[in-house]
Amino acid sequence: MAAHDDPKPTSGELEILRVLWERGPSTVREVHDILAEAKQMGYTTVLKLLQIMTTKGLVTRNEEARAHVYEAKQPAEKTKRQLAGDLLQKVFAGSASQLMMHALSGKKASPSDIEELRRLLDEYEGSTK
Amino acid sequence: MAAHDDPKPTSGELEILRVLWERGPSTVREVHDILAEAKQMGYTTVLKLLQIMTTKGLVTRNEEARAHVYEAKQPAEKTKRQLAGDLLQKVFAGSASQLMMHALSGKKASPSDIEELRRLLDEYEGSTK
DNA sequence: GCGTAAGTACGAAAGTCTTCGTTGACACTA
DNA sequence: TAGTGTCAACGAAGACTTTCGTACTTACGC
Repeated sequence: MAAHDDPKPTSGELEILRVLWERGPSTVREVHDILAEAKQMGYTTVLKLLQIMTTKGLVTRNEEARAHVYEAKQPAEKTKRQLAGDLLQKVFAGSASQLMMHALSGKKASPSDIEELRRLLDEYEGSTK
Repeated sequence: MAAHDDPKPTSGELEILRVLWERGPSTVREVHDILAEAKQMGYTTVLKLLQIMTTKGLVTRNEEARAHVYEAKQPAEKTKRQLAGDLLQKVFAGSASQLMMHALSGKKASPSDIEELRRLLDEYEGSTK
């Protein structure tokens, strides 16, 4: 069995991953500049987090340039799937309809979102038929 | 300003909440017996967790009997909505269709689940029209 | 060459989470 | 009443998370 467990990112790590997903490979400064807009967060805090994430295998680091360039190791899709699946199991006992019901009740879904959901269901059903 | 924030349960706390949701008000021993089936977990660990959850306001405690009876303070629906909404915002930028897409791709949904999802969409759309 | 700016590395501190050992109270029973 | 079992309370240990100060290194401009 593989010993690499795709560790679940912590809350702080997730914030950084979101930036990396959006921007692609980035330096500490670039990530920090984005994060500091919304939140007070020191430069070395971001650096330390990225270093820890490197040892955990959440990101990879290119050290060629003086300012190292970090990149999310797993594609955003995979991590998102992992997080959604985790919640699905832990809280909703695997019931996707339960999950959706609660997600929708918490926040208005736009009509286009509803449309998209219908399309997803058709597609999903088609793929398993 | 209200100081009561509906604190987000931690992973261990969530396991206990799930038992309380299912069984209703329970003693430490009852919760422990359920949890110990699947997981090694000492009695005093469950007790301590429940005590902490009491101070956090996640559960309430009835001390009338010698064995105190604990009960989830918030209805399951509310906490589940909170957790689903949290993930929705933090990872999927509020897009319910994104959340569902990732949840479904991680695990097979049963045909009845799909059916239920369709029904929910109709209902939801009807309620906001 | 020197000073300054931008970088990484390191470690410590504070907070949180989880676990469990120990203690003391209480009740039941032989 | 002595012994046994059940319970709550407490504290401490260990792991993890987050934050930041400090030190060391490297590049650049004057």
